[in-house]
Amino acid sequence: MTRHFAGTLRLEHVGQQIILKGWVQKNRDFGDLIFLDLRDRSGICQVVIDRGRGANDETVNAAKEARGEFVVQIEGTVAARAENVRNAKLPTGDIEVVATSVVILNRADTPPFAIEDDTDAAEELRLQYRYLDLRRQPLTKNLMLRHKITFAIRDYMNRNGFLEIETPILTKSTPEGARDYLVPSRVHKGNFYALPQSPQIFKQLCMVAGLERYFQIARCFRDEDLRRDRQPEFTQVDVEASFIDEEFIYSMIEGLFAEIFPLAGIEVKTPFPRMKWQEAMDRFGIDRPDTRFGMELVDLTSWASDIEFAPFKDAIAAGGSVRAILVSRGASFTRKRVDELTEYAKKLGAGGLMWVKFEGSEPNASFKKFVDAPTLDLLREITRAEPGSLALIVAGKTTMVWDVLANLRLRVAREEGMIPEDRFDFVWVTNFPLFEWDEESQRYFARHHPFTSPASVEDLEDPGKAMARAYDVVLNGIELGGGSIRINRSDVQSKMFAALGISEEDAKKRFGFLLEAFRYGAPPHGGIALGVDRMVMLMARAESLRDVIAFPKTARAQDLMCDAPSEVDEKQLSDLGIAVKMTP
RNA sequence: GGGGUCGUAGUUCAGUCGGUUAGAACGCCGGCCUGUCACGCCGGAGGUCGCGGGUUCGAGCCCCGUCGGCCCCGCCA
Repeated sequence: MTRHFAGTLRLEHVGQQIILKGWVQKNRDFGDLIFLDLRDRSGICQVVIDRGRGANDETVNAAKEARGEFVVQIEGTVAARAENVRNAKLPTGDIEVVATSVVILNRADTPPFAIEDDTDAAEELRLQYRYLDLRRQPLTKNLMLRHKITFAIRDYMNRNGFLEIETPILTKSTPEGARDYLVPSRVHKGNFYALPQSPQIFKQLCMVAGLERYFQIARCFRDEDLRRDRQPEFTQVDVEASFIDEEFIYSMIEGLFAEIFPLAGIEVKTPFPRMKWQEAMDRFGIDRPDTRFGMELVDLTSWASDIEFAPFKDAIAAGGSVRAILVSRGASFTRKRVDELTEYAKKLGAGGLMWVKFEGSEPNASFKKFVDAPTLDLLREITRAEPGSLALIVAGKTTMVWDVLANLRLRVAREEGMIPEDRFDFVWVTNFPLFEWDEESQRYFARHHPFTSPASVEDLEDPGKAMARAYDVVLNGIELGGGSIRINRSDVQSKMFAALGISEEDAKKRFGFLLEAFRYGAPPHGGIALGVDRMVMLMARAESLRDVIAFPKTARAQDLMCDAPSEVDEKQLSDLGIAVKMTP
């Protein structure tokens, strides 16, 4: 007799003598006839314990005693169920196991919440008893899918000549970017390691080392506040290759996605469409466009330039723009609805939200006192507005206008049910600006990271116009990953640091070893990093990253199960030369 | 750091205008039951109303504070 998995039994197994091991999902006791639903990670199967069919006293008594979550071993024969007692709701519903023996391997307390597919237990409780939550099929399935994906990634990368190389977890703090998690050094008191935000520098050094093609399914750490799609530790497929260009990365990643998405029943069409950053911003107002639906942005700046209306005039005079989205059937939005959208726009930084309703013979506008009928007609032509549609217009600094309209577009589309849920639209976003101006600190930041190659070295002379050899892969408006062709010359890298306002001395202190490495024959190279958690979340159609991570953290970065972080012994602190200063 | 929301049996929730002994369903415990799969029937146990303080003759309910879950903003290349 061999052990089978409960959820895999089908009519083809009928007649086989088998062993099942697992947990009792449910006990339905009719006295001398007992049904046990037995669950293991594969699913559920009904077991019948019947005195008339070979169950002795011992077996019946064990079956009676076996309550929810008891661990049991069943021996029996797979039998077809009679037509009238088949259960169409279960994959195993055509058969059942007629038990000859039931042995209780371990007893269980009543769990704090029912182990059911559709649980309504509070997430706090589920996180505290995560090992019970993971017994639920939806979570088990997500983890199984995650395994299949990472397994397929390794297989694919291997077949394409990539070496999986581990890089340090205890590494060096790099002040750019996110807040680091720090680990105190006992040997060097007062000094700290940092957990990697990504293995960026190490993978580049692997290229200098001549390893040619590197990948790693790498854990990354960022000490920033959490969101539904952000955990403090997360996993990336980190990739780097030498003597390659953008096209190599595009086809590599397209090939990878074409293998892994079908694991979740999602077909992938390659090659992916490509969109320059400028086009993405102009059409969608965002560098990770959701291309599953229309309602694209329209530039109304030249139309608005003739209108004597302060919000438009001021925006244009200040070098900003006037842009809009056109909501079909939006003319019927109530006053309240438009007010809500206006409130939302203001919260995102807009001065206000102007609107034009195209209905009846004459369009109606929130600013109609400042505009005549022919001008509104012209707007109708420019936007190609159908009767019944609504233009939502934002004026001001262009970056704000993009941001507000991009968010409005998503919100309205979601509320109006315009987003086809079964579509998976991939797009490469390319030709990013190299730098981003930061108002607060009045300096340029590297948009991607400071190792990204400029489109040309001359670009560095004018940081405001410099373009990057960077690319993002976007799925349904979610950034799955991004990367770039890197700088491989120490002189260019030094110029890059200079453009970022990082002094030579500072650069040497932080990245001196990288600059030095580049002097010893660094090959041209580039790579990409993909967010594994987000990818699995999308493929599993899960709501939260927590649903695809075995032991996730709460919104306040705690592990409720093991109660981390926690205080440590005074001895541990003194070994590290650390005193904790509590702020009152 | 800020905003919103939730917190009452093991679980999910109800709880009126501040008023007697805080209820229901599921689960749990005991009993009966040979075709159930949300089994059914009979009986039973089970409460620090998140925590602390205040107002009041009286607080699950009102006020202040605090802790925790979730969502959002800031933050996160």
